[in-house]
Amino acid sequence: MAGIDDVARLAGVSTATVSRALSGRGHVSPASKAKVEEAAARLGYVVSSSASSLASGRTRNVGVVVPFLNRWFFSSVLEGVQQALLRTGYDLTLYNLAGDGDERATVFEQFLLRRRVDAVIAISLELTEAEVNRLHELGKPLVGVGGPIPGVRTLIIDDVAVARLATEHLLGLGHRRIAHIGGDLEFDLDFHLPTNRRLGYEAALRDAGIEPDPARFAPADFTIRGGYHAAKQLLGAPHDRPTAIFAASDEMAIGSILAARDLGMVVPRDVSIIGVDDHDLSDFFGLTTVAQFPRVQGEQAVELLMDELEPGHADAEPSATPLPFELRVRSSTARPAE
Amino acid sequence: MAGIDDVARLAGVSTATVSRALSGRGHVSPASKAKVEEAAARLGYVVSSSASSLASGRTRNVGVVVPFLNRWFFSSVLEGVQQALLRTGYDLTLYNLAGDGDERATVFEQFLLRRRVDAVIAISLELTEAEVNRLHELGKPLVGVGGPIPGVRTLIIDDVAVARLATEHLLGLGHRRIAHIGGDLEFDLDFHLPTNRRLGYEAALRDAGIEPDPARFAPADFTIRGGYHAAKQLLGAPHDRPTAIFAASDEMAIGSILAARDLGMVVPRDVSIIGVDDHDLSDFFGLTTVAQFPRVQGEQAVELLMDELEPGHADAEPSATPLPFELRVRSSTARPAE
DNA sequence: ATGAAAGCGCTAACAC
DNA sequence: GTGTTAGCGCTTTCAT
Repeated sequence: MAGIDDVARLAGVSTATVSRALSGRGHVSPASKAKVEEAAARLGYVVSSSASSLASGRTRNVGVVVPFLNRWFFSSVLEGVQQALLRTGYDLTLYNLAGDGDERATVFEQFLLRRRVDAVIAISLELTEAEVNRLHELGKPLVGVGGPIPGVRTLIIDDVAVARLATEHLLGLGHRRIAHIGGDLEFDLDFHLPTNRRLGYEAALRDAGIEPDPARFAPADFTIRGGYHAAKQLLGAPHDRPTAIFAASDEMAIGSILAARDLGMVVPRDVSIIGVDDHDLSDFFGLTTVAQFPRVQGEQAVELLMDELEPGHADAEPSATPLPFELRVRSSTARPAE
Repeated sequence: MAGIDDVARLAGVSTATVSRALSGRGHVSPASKAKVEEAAARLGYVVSSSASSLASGRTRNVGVVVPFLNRWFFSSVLEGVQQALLRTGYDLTLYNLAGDGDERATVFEQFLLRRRVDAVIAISLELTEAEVNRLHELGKPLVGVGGPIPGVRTLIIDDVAVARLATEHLLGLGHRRIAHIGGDLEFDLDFHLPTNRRLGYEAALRDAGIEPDPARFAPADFTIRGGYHAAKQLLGAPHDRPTAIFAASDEMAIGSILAARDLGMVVPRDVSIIGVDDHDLSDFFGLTTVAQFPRVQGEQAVELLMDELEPGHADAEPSATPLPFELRVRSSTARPAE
């Protein structure tokens, strides 16, 4: 295993020059730079990350904390993060907080603090002030995606606006009896997102002169199955059955489509359905949705981080960068039947 | 930021004792161990992983290489790996080989070799001999899950037997015209798994005295949409329409169920459908399937690794540990109609 | 632009 | 069982 001295010897320069040439920090003449690079290639030299980290205090590694791995949204964000990081030459250490609270404490107290990472990206996670502070004390930049984290740079989607857009699409088509499938309480605890979507939905309704009816709301757990059961409930109403459903996620919307079919209804003739996400499956189901772009969100989080990590260090103020979203009309929504 | 000396001073012992007490390597009297632990806790001391790695040569970090992140199977294995690793006190550095070949080369030449990881877990990836050798030279243990990697400890599922079991379930119910949806060529290149499943399907058929009919095979890409289109093809046959479909994955099987419905068929009355995986959604769709247990597979991979990483180091020989699978009969299969 | 050398914060012989 | 100490392989002043 070739070391930096081997490279230095072969290139006929000092180890300091090798270090500078390879890391890009400090000035090196083009000539020696070339020599060093050739020598390194010849020897198959790669820096030892531990030695480099120990000496420099930088690890070129970022910790990514996610609440779930096997949900479309999270794995997509993760994919974006991973790719952006790889391009930047950073490694990604993954922490899945799926388990109990114990696990969470371990991750924070033992893992993140081992000085193994330069920074942390938290995906759809609401960190406690204590957790944020701990990271701050250590001088580790933190950026959040999705979850609102006080005092931290965050990428957030305007869930109220998203919900409003979806609801207005339905209103625009002429629907008046619009039901909503949102998150259940448990979900809301961590993400607040369902509440915001419900708020947007209600606001749009009121603006159209419609008073939201609690009977037209059903909670679910963001899965297809959950959406299915919620939709059956909603669509089974004997009087004034809703002519449209706005589900707070595409998976729940897909569940709703299946529920409608099982009830013998035809979408969108008998009921219009709209979701949020633009999930992999949405196109297949012809689902109209408000698309968000999780991969891009992951990439943006990395960019934000690099601003803080790399030289210029604008001492990034806490801020909330809004994320784009977009209505994608497919075949699950239409004017209500007369 | 407290260092090991601070702890040593506070505990009234040497740094060596602190190191021993905290790492569990070497003997320390219970008394000093207690003192050290208390001091460490008081100071909020956590070892610097880079210093520790540099001095010891161990990183307590394993690299995990996956081809996809947003597919149920992979994210489930990953979840198992992550959890097992966390319990063992190891970190997990994630490499997603989603992109082009370039990315793959970078990961191998730059990242894995930076001596950042003690070992590598490859999920459903067929590594080249060169890649395996590179890792071997560096003395990094490697275990594979799913993909057959020559000369490496691997956890593999007996795909031939899985397919045979699924097909025999159908045969046992009395089906004779059984179609198969398998992987397309592109998929096969990397995983070989579709071929094996097709082999098992054909073997079961032959054992029952039925000659496999190429017209009853349709390739797809392991997605719901792919399964949907393949099933439509199969079920649209004007003569001798199959009475059952064995799909090589649950997602394709679910696509088949949807296709059957769209053709006005009732499952299982008009056609029986069986898959492989026991995907999250399978229970919801009442899909009969041959379950495999990806989370457990991930955990097992970690166990295998620890055998090599921890003291006893039995110099683990290449071997292929078989993975369990199990028939789960639900409501998508039944006797064929007369 | 380059080199010499002093660490970075631990671990592991080795000596007691 | 515990302390002393020499590195681990780099990066980064500080000179030049």
